[in-house]
Amino acid sequence: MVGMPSLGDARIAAVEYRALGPVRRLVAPEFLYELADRAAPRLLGWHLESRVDGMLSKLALTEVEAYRFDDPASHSFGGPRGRNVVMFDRPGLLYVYRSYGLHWCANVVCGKVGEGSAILLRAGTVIAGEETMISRRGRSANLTTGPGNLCQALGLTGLHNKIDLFDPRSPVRLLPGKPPSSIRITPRIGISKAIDKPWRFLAVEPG
DNA sequence: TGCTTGATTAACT
DNA sequence: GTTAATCAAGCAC
Repeated sequence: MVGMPSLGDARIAAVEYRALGPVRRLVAPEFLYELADRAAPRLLGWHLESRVDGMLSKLALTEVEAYRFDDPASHSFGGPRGRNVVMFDRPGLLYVYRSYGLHWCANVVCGKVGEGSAILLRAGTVIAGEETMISRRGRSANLTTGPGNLCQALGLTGLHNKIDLFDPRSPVRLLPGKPPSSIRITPRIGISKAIDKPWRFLAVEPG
């Protein structure tokens, strides 16, 4: 336990508005308009729901990492180009990229438009669709721990890059959940630059 | 066009 | 602990 940021209340800040058409949609909660290191701990406990391939699978986020535009470890460092352009788009979009040529990794874009900030989703606890996840993973161990495993369990691939996680019509959505009792903060995993930044956040439950 | 690196994982010893 | 799997992005030439 390194520390525990003040999370404030658990108010769900999703703001509803009417689009020009008949479809009502949600925009990202207010905290996602902050830079990743501030927004990331607030994302713990939120539910990530996938209806990819018509099968429901859902988890509660328990581990995330923050990546910022001014952070040499971030894909957005150096400005928008190539695969990272979605990081500079509006908060609440999903950024999915291929890691090590093998795995898919999912991020939630945060910060203001053009800021290039995102939150890497590293782990969660299963809420629904465990059988679906086991089927996709081909095993029951480490179902949703590790960013690659998490994506595989939910069926997320590059096809889902730039999906709006707050559009009710999206196959992948973020839904409010229960904030953790406390949060453990550590340096990030698997990076070689800016390794001192304490931008990895883990949900800690008593017991 | 070709080489190097990498926000990883799992199966090894 | 060590290593293989495997490929897109980024960069040098």
